[in-house]
Amino acid sequence: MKKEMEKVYNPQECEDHIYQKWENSGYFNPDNLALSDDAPNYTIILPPPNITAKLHIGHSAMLALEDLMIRYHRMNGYRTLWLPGTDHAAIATQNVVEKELFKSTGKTRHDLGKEVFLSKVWEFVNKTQATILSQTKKMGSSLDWSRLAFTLDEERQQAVRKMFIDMYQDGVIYRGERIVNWCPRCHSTLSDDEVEYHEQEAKLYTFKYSVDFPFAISTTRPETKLGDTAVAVNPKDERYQKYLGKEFSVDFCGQKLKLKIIGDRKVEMDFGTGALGVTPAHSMVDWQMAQDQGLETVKVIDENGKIKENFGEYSGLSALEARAKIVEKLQTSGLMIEEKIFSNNLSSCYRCDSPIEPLLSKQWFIGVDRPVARFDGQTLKEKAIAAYKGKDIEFLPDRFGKSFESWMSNLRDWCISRQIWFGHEIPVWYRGEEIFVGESVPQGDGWLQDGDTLDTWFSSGMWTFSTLGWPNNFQEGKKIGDLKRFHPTQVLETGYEILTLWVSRMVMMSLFAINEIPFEKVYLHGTILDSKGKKMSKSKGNGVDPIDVINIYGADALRLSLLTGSTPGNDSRYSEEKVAAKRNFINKLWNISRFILSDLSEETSSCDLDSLPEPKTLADRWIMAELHQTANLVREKLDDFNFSLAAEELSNFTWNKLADWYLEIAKVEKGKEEILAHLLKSILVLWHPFIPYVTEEIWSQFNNDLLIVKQWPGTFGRKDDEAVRDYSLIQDIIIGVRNGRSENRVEPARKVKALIFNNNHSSLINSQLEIIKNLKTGISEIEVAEKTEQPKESIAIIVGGVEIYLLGAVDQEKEKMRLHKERENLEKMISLLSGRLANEEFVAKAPAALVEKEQTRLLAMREELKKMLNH
RNA sequence: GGUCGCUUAGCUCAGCUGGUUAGAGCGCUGCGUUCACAUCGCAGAGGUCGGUGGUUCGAGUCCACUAGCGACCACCA
Repeated sequence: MKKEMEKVYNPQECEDHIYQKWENSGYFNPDNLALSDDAPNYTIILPPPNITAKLHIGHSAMLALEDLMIRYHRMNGYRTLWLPGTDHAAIATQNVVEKELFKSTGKTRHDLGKEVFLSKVWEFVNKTQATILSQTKKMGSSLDWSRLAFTLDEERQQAVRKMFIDMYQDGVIYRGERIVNWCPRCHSTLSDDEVEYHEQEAKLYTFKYSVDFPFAISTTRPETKLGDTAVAVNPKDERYQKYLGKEFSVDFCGQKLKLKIIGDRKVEMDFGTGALGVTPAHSMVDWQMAQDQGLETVKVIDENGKIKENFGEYSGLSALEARAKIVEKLQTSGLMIEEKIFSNNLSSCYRCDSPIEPLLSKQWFIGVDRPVARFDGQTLKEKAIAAYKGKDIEFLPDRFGKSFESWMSNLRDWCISRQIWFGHEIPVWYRGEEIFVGESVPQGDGWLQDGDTLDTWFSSGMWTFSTLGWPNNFQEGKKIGDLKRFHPTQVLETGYEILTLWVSRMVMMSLFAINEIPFEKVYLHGTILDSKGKKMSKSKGNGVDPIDVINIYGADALRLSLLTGSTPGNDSRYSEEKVAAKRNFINKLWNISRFILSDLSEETSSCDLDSLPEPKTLADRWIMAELHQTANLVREKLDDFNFSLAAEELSNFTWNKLADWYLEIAKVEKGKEEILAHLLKSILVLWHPFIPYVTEEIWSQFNNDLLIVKQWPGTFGRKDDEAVRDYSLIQDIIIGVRNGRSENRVEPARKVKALIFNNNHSSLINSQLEIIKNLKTGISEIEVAEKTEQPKESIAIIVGGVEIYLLGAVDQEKEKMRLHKERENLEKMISLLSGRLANEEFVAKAPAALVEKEQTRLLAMREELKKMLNH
């Protein structure tokens, strides 16, 4: 059948309808795969993108990687599930909507009220979610859309409530007054890792509290000194040892303070005066000291960043105003000793960049150091660390295991309540002093639900099992349904920057909920940087929209460019040139197929991949051996998560061996239809996980079934070491033939000699000789021989019904040059090898196999050199 | 301050547990190409693997020190 294919592959025309075809087939859903019950599972849960913005090129890399793993396993008989979803990203989303609202109407969320504001947020969520899903599909992602989840949908809300209640009942979740990171702008607490630090200039004030206080202290925030209850010095500091344990009552700018002198090793002697005022309510470190020493805590600043009641003239002022006033007083009363500028790390909100106010506040916490009954008294922290140490989680690259462990062991109690509107409601109700924790509002009047929401990571931490039907699929301590079939998942693939933020939390949450580590392997990809090696960001404007790239080069080209040249855990640069290069490759693959399909018969094209065609000539044996070798390498590399190398091997075969040599041979040597069909099918199957669209499109040219579920055969090609070694001979002949078609400008090492068998067709032979001459085939010598076997080192072409065998023939000049160069190389190697083998220590200590190998190599080289010299 | 990573061809990067003559893509140079593909082909130039020292029969690979760049975590009042 003659196939009509376009000269150039056009992804824009194919991709959407192919995706449709896949979706309609139902094969994204593992329930629709034809599998026996004992088929192994392969599950990846997609890290849910934030619905705050559309996808960027980093997401594309993630999708390409995961789809590669998923498709590879689906084509290898696994019950393969890739489950999609999006993340509500509580604070981030609320902020985006707030900003937009303010920009367009000048209103704040408080102007609208909770209900109206939340409806605006949901409007936004629905819009961006649609964008994200369509972008995800554009990448060719074979996600099971029937299981689509959202971290804040009804099912996930149910799961979150259940989790909260369980953890509360087990004493893991508690409510407590602790110092928290407070953003006065967002009006919310932030977890430790939502705080960012920016270096900036700050003023360090050195002063005495009062005239009768014996020494000076230093601070950048004089206004918080209103809440000081102690002064800390290093216990080793001789200057202050005599004061340790003493108490002073001072009048600090009009406020009475009681100060105890305490010793703490964290105080650095050479910073400032070596003494610091302890403000337990407004500094993390100070709070810790106060806990250790049993100090009183005095709150100075409120949730709006203003000075609280009972601070006289300061009350009601903002922190900055109060600071100015205190500084002025210190100056005029002569207590100020020094004001100097120094560089300081200011903590700020990662969303709105406002300075963080550490505050004492009543919040909900997950106690990571509390003994958990269901863990036989182990704490969450200990349990998670034990899982890592017991090698139940493997990290790739493994160095990230160390980060995980050290982060885990330094983890402090996790504050999970947030004072924002958009997010999971806390399933707690209050009535006066009464507290009720449960699924829904309790009986009776006057109950008020906690107005806070949960940290977004609380629900993302549950992602692997909440998406698989927990808690409904967890009955009496046993998994059922999807949870049983697909949990734990095989791979978690995500960026390393999110390792602590997300991965560690998933481990803790999953251990608590179902006593299972949520994934066997954590594959961490690097960050995609711009072409100059800088992080892509909205503010820098150096981001790349994957859709723009896809529209020009196609999704396959983008995928392949992201999959190659990158290694796990390492950042890589994005460049359009690379995508273009991959587009060229895809077009090459298209044209390889076009060439092969152009004269393939119906029955040949339908032959089965499992039955290998019989090679007839040298070239056939060679290409089948190369295919065998390549396919094995590809499998090995893919199983090893070595995706880039797998693609490299495969393109080397496809382009440099199949296209450049074997297809050239096929132009002159006929009768290769069966092998060509087999080769084409093989590379389509092998390439499919990398570049699904183009392979599926080509496949559809000669098959009715879908490539997406085509099972990989046990073996591709056939093993034949001899044939692989004869590669250079084929090259020589082909260069000769190919150049013969032009004015012969690139010369092969050998010229080509034609051999015609005199098989009682002498009349034909004469015309045949004419034809060859007219063809200008670069054939330098023609010989007519009696009929015998086809020479082993030949390629057969058929002209005018008579077979002509092409052999490499020697061109004196060229051959001399080549031999000379080759001899030099050989001599160099021989001297190197014999030197090495003469070394007794090498022979004694190197592995025997290596020594033997080198010896045989040396012998072979000497033999070759001898032959060469004889000529 | 702590932890970790990177430094290999003009550019972007591979190089697995130390073992043939260190690789690829792009770029560059020369030659070629109506007959699958100019989104093409062939050939070639180009590297003392950041530096110093060590371990070893053998080091791009392991160790120590050192220089430059980068990331993450913590954080000083």
